[in-house]
Amino acid sequence: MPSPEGESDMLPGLRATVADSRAKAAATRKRRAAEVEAAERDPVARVLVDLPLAHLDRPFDYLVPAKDAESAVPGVRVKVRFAGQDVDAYVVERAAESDHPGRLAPLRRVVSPEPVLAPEVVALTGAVAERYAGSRADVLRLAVPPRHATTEAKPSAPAPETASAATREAWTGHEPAAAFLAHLTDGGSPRAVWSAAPATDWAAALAEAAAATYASGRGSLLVVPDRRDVDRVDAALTQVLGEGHHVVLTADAGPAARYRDFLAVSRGARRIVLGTRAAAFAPVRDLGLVAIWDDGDDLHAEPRAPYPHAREVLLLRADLQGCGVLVGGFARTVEAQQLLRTGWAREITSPREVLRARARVSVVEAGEREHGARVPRAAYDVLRSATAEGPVLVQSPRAGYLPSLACERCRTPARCAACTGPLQLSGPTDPPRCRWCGQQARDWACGECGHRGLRAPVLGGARTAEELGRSFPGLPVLVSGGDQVRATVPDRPALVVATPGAEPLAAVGYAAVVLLDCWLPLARAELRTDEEALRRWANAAGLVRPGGHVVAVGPAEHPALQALVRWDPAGFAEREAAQRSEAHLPPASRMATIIGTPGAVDDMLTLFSGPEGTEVLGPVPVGDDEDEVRAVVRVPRRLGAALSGALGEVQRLRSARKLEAVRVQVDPFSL
DNA sequence: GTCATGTATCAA
DNA sequence: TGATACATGACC
Repeated sequence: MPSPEGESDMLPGLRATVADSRAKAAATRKRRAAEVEAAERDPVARVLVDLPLAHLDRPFDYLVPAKDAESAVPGVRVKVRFAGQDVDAYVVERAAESDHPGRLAPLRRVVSPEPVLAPEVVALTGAVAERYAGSRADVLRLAVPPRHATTEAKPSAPAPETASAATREAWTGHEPAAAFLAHLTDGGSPRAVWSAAPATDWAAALAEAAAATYASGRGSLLVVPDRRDVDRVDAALTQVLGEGHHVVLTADAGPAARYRDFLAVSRGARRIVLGTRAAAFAPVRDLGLVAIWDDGDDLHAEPRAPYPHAREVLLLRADLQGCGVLVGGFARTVEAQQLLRTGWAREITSPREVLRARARVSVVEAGEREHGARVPRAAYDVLRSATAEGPVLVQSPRAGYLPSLACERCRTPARCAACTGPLQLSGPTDPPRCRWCGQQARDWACGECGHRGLRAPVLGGARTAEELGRSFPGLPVLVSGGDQVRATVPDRPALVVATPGAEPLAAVGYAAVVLLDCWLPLARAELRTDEEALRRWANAAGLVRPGGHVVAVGPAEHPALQALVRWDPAGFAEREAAQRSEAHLPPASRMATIIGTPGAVDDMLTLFSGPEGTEVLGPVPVGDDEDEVRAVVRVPRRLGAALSGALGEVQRLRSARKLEAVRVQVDPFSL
């Protein structure tokens, strides 16, 4: 029991030792501080340290040495001594005084005078970290590319003085697109959710929106799912504005090129940025518009902690910076629909007559086929007549996309008699088993037609191409998918067989688009199954030329196919939104998953106190791994920020106590 | 993460 | 009692 007098009951020798070491430490600090002459003006630098610890996720104050007075400006990289080690940090602010009661350590070194962390990006990364219950250091690593010294030494070439006049041809048929663009040109910040009509050159439309914003003297940020889309919009921007006004930011560029292009943006030499998800953090000067294309594509979800989604990053940014917003796609996500439901954004869409003129969409039941062929009669007829006019796109779901079985005759997915789970083959000789309950299905009979034969339903693109090639002798068959993705196909009669997402672009659009095996993507038992299926079909159908045919082969009465036939992504999203709302699923609710060892997750849940009304589901084991469990926490949407806050709080607490880490994922893309 | 400090535990 | 392990909290 320590006495109230503190050290008084220590041995005299020990007391001396303690006093001695304290004096020494103080002397060392004094000597260090004395060595450094502080900057005269604003001698305090507020810095963010690059440490992975959640509880250190706040600014720390350091003394600016006089020699760094001019270079240690907000945004520059510095080295600081932190708890005995040299760590990387960013200066975020200079100040005259510090709130820190102790003595300030000096900055060790200004790594470079280049300010790479703009104030608005400081704010954005903070908001993203908060929203995703992650650490700002993690977000900063996504936002600022690694330094490349040689590149930094070179100046960024300025953009040409003048740009070509903005056009708005690609927006024809969309309402109220003209008003939206005019508003951007006038310096306004309109927010829109845009459903593109089939045969729309969406890449050109994005470029025109950027050009309209540019005309007001402001910059734009365009985020697309992948490299192919980047190339498309890249070409469109050059077409609309000419060379040298925009820059492309993608992860696949090398370190030097990536840093060079980043600097061109951060220095203000380029104010139009196009890129994939990480570009959402780009420090565009005078940001007037953020745009995202096909926000339902899972490539927009960052796979690294804290797993931010590009759409959410852009929306947070729009809130912080008050810029315009464009969320576009052929399909529409429930999240985008939510922006309309709440009145936050306006809708841009096409009148019925435009849609009718753009594409004739029909659906054919898979049963209406001949000789067990994969393509029913009606679809063949469309193929035959369209191939006389130009290329025809055939979308064929990827082999291995779903390892489940279907009825050999009518192709209804085979379901377990006990629990209605999907049946799958586990080995070449074993009887099929249920994927959910594991029960063997020896005497299976189709619930629809009574047939007893089963088949592995998926033909790869290659098999489809082979089958179709035989039916259309003499016609070139081009295949795109897997690691052989074609960007474009020439405007000549041909069959173009592609897996979803790998559809090439045809110069003037496809004469027809045929979607095979549409029941297949609908047979998955996941959160966004229908939405994802419709998105993939719509993206293929969108490639049709004006007036072309779209034929889907599948269950005609299914709501997703109905939405395709009526080209009604809005109605579909609205219906999905209502269903999700009923089932308390996002975006009606804010959800988060907590994954880790059973002990760590239990512990996390004990420490966690969410807002009033928080539901905790699980934890349940994840996959086959017995060492990992997952818990789901859920609150009504309006409490989303509180949930994120509470999760972040526990993460900080656990990090400070050095407890075993758990993975927290807010709004996970899939469950 | 490192470092310093405080508290618990145990053999001698 | 002293040596040691372990927990806790600060870190500018």
